[in-house]
Amino acid sequence: MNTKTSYKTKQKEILVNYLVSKKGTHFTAGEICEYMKSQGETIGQSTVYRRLESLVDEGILNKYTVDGTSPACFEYVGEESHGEEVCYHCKCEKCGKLIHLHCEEMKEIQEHLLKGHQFMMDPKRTVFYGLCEQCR
Amino acid sequence: MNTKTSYKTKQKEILVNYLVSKKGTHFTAGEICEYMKSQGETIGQSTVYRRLESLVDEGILNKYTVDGTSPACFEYVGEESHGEEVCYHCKCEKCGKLIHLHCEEMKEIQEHLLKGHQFMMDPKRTVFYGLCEQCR
DNA sequence: TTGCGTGCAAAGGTTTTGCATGGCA
DNA sequence: TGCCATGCAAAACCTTTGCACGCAA
Repeated sequence: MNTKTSYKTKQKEILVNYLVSKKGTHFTAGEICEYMKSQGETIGQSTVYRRLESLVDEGILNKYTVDGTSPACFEYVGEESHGEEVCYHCKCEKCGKLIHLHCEEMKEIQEHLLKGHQFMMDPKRTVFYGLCEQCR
Repeated sequence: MNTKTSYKTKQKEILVNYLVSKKGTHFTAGEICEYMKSQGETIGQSTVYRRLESLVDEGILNKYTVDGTSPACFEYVGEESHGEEVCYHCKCEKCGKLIHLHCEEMKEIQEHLLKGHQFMMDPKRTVFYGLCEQCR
């Protein structure tokens, strides 16, 4: 639906390479900027934000609003994870740990929200807040 | 556990009165400040934030991080609502609407998270992101 | 009188934006 | 050459903080 013309630039490449290397973990925009600077890479802050945003739109990246005041959290998921391998996130409010969940049962809640409340929940965007095992 | 000595002030009264009048809906700190100003009430911005924070701590108010960039959302629940009357929230990513949900079935997901994943989800803090009926 | 509460203004931190320049196709 | 992408700096925004004064108990 969106036949965007886009150029291949050095900055995009650098960024995506980094993101891929961090697959399975999460990171903030600030961390990326810091890392880039430490590596002597030339990629400006606004470019990082702009690229991140479009990658989120493309579904290659997930963005989590972990907290109102702290920076947004991103996670590389790649293009292949379409539909299958849904991933949920739980954030411990005490220790700050972000837990990844791969769970079939969670899909039920999605269905219930859809059928019972006409709301299509997006697991990529939703974070469950609460307390982890250690912090309870 | 916290025998705080606290004074009763005019500002607290004004604020709580307003919050009570908004019971059942949600509001941001900014909206409160704006309303107060329009009413000619004397209550400073920092006071609003500070009172809001302590009310959240007391459990009288719920705070939702609806989005990373937009302001935090508050909801008056009062002291009596302990345990019963759990309330869930869905945020439409397209139109921005925040939907309140009072649903028993949603508790199941909480139980599953607790028993299956040792994670105690807090519905007061969790917001489900997705698309509402109109925006789908 | 004691010390919590308040207000103002400034700082803090993240994210967005305007505008001129750079570089892909 | 046309147009998207980038960088810099500044702006925008929400929220927090420092400090002196006010006011409840």
